[in-house]
Formats: sequence, C-alpha cells, structure tokens
Amino acid sequence: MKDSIISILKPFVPDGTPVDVSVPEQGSFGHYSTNVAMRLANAEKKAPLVVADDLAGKIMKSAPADFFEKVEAVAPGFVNFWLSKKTIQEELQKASRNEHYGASESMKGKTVMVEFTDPNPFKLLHIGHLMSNTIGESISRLYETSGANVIRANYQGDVGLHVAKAIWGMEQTSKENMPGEEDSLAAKMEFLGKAYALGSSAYENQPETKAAIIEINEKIYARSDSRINELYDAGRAWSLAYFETVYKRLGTKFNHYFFESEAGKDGLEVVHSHLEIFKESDGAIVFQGEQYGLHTRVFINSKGLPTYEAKELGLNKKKFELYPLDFSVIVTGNEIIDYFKVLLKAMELIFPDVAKKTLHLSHGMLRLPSGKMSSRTGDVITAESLLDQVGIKLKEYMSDKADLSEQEKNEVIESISVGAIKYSILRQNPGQDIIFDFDTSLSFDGDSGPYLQYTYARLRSILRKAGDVKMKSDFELLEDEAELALARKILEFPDMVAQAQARYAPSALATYLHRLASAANHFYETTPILADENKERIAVRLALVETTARVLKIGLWILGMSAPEKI
RNA sequence: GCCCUUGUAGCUUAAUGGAUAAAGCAGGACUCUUCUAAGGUCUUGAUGGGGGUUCGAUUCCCUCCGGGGGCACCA
Repeated sequence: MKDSIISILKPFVPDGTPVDVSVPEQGSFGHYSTNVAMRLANAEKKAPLVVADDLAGKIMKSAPADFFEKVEAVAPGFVNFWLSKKTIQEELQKASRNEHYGASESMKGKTVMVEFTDPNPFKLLHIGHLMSNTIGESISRLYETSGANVIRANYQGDVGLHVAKAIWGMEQTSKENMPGEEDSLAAKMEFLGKAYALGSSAYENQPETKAAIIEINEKIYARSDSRINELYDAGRAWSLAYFETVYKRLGTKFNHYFFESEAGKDGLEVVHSHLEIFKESDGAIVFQGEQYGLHTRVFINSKGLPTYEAKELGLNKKKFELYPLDFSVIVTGNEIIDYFKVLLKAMELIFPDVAKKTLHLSHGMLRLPSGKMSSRTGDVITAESLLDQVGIKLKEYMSDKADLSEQEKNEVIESISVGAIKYSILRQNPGQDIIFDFDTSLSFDGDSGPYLQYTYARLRSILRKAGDVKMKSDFELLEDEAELALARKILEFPDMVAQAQARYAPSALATYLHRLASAANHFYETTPILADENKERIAVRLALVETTARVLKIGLWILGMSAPEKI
C-alpha cells in the first residue's frame, strides 16, 4: 500500500529526496502520512506548511479518482492521507484472492545461507539456543517470503575444550554405570550434562586435572586414543540424536550441518597458507587487530590446535565452496561480537568476497532473574524442560469450548507452548537481552503468542459455523469502522513483511501481528457476523474473516509459529 | 584501565529525526440467555541527570550516573 502512495507522490518530489510514508499512531492524522514536505521546505527555504498545502493540492488532482477520501496538509508540515472506502475495498479484494499475500520477489534467484542454533554436542540445549533457533528460523522464513532460496545451516561444536571436559567427566564413571543402548536419550543427555559439569569444575579447581583435560583435548583432535574415541563417538551420537528431537519440536529443518572438527582442519590450512597476515607470538599464531582498532586474537594455539577464530575462517570458506551463496548470515549471541569483528577483518584480508557477503547478526542473551545461566554449575534451563513446563501450565488454561480429542489437545498444547516461547523472544528487538522469568515472560494473554493463535482459532471457528454459506469477496458492503479498520490493517501486511526482512527484525512483524489481532478481536466483539439479516453482508464479512485468518496464519508462519484451528 | 552495548509507566517491551511517546502485565471500574471471556470496553501511570545540534530529539553528539558484555591461546 505504501508503494502506491509513494508512486503518487514521486512526481512532485525532486529526485534524491527520500520519500517516507508511514502509518500514524493517531487515527486523526490519517491512514497514511508523509513528512516529505518538511524535507522539501528545508531544502527550498520555504514555510513547511505552505509546501505541504501545495503538495496536498497537487496530489488530490493527480491521484486516480476516488483513490483518496481526503488529503490534508497540517502543521507543522505533514501531509495526511485518508484512503477512500473504494480503495480499501478494492485492495482488500486483491488480498483476499492472493494465497501468498505478503510474499515478494525482491530476493528471487538469490541463495542465502542462514546459520543458527549452533549447539555444542556433549552439552545441553538451553534456552539461549532457543533464542538463536527462533531468530534464525524466522530470518530464514523472511528470506523465503522474499523469494530467496534459503539454506539453513547448523554449526555444531563437536571438538574443543568443552568436549574434553565432558569426556574427562565420562571417564570418572565406571563402565557399568554408563548409559547403554536401552537407556533413553534423556537419560543419556542427563549423564553427559553431569559429566560436563564435573569436568568443568575440576578444570578450574584442580591444576592436575586441567592438564589431563588439555591432554584429552589433543587426543580428541588426533583421534589417537581408542578409549577416548569410544567415549567421544558415543557422546557425539547421543547429542546429535537428541538435538534432532528438539529441532523437530521447534519446526526447524536444517539443510546442512557443519562441525568444528572439519572446520578446524580447513581453518588450519587457511591460516598456514596466509601466514603473511598472522604473526607468531609465544608459540601461538595470532592476528594483530590493533592496527584496525581491534584487539589481538589467537587463531592457532601453542599446541598447534585451531581456536574458534581459525575454525570460523575454515567454515566460512567452506560455505561458499559448497553453495553458490549471494549472502551468508550468522546468528549468534552478542557475547562474541568483538571476536567476530577481528574474525571479519582477517577474513576481509584473506577472502574479501566472502567477508563482503557475510553478516554477523547478534542477539541478546537470555538471562535468568538470578543472573547468567551457567552449564558449569548446572544453573541452566534446558530447551526441553522449558517446553514441557509451559505445556503443564497450559493444560489448566485449555478451553472446554474447543471440543478437542485427547490427542488434538496434546498437539494444541505443544503448538501453543512453542508459540508462547517463540513470541516472547521475537516480540522485542534482536540484540536486546531478555530477562527470562518463567511466570512473567511467558504470558498467555495480551501481547503474546497464544493471543495471536487464539484469535486465529476464533476466526476459523466462525468459518466452520458458517457451514456452506458462500463467501463474497467484493467488499462494497464493508462500511462499519471496525471492519474498515481491520481491512486497513490487513493492507499493511506486505509493507511490514518487507520492513521486517530489510531490518532483520522479526519483532516488527510480531508487533504488527498483535495489532492486526487486536483489530480482528475488536471487529469480532462489535460485529455479530453470522447474525446479520442481510445475507450478502454475511457473505462479505465471512470473506473478511477468511482473509484476516489467512494473513494471521502467514504471519505466524514467518515467526515460526503454527496456527491451530481450535484451541 | 580500554572497547562495545544499554537505560522509556511498578514490571516486560514498542516507537525509518516528526504530531498528544504505543502496547501487554500488574492496579481500579465494567462486560458471557449472542459466532471460543486465552476476548472486549473504560481508567491510573514513563523517555536516568545535565549540556549541545535541529524548525522538531526516546532517536544524533558531548558529559556524568547506573546496568550488561568483551579485552590472546574456551566457544
């Protein structure tokens, strides 16, 4: 919708002047508004209101007949637009006939890799990984909605000190106490979690254990010790199987799995073949970032093993070798933001083309009210336990009106649990920390995932109750303010999708969907849809309900949430 | 100490340099013989302090105060 208004404005604005059209918060300022007159006035040294007035007059003359109901210039120099009913009705008709409303072709033909979640085998998936997964999946879906071919990648840390710590912990357990084939994945993961915590605290508190763990780390890379290989292979396999069960619950399907073990090899090669960029220092190979305003980082440690930085070099080279990427996005927590700057600078010197197309998208941390989570002390909330806890809480909320079988009920609970968690992450700007408090962060009412899902279910319920009443999608009978307001909200959807994609901000879409749902609920409350004596009007309103539900469903999909038919 | 980041209502969050700062929760008042009350309606309440740039600042700059993260062989 914005584009239509901008194209009407364009002829009256000199090239080079940015034209912005927005939807004002206050209804009294029009359906859409622009501040371009104030920009022009500034450049032309005229009174803003005079320019705005002049612009408003020109627009009214040049716009298609009946497009606007009113165009008004208002102090200090805004031009406000009111769409005519006819425009709203016609645009809504287009929306109602478009199964893929909101989709665009702005990224058509482009291949984009989005890397996210990035858990570490031998450790648990905690709620921080939920954050990366939720944001990464939504970014992926925004790209897909824009027509891009998206490759979802997951980079899992199957080597490194954390693995050595876990293996040391596993070694402390006698063979008969190790989980066997018959044990559940959950039991195996609990065992690994404990092993890691044990190794981790011993590493910090016992110097001799620290040395032993470092030795294990070297043996893992070299695969030189059969007992360690055995523990390693078992633990890695358990972890990966367990991760899959969580990805499935969350609705993510990865196209490619990268592992640190392979990236490490590639990274060593890259560093060794570009030694002119690096420097030897205390037996390690480092990149001196100071000359670029950054700091020095170790890429290969004094034992000759690649660190995180070298692995990333190998990884990113590999990504572009394997796929014809136009763009590569890496979603991680913001704790590694400074490392990434150093990494990107080194990458720029070695693979300028890769660096240019790579974006590090960092998100905030999920913190507990008590402070930072730590898997070392066991003070973590795992992804699974959170999902399960939310499910238990939800059972009490279930409506008895929904008329669901036991199995349907469980599916709905799972769908809403995921929705509640994902929405609580996506509703705020990426980059901000989330203070995660189970009772207050996961709301089921108000500005929440379940609110959106509930709104959808109510709309679908009307459509079911309508039975075989035919829908009619010419919207000439639409005239109440509640239904027109809802219609206008629907027309904003494509703009919001585009904005969310451009800004890497699913939160923009989440905020919009809440407003859409709010308009839908207001319409629902004020308008007895099926009780009208005018059959034509029922038919038209049903089409509005159907369109609203569809837009909600598409929007929820982009956020990675499902839209249950009944709640 | 240096670098990055952040401070909006009692709480959790919105707001491409624009208009009377927007929601949800919590608090107060209403609302189910009517399509799902996880809903709707009304209501109380906020930009950390001080400067500056601008016609206009929550937004940009400086400074002070308070959070968070990072500062070479972990990721």
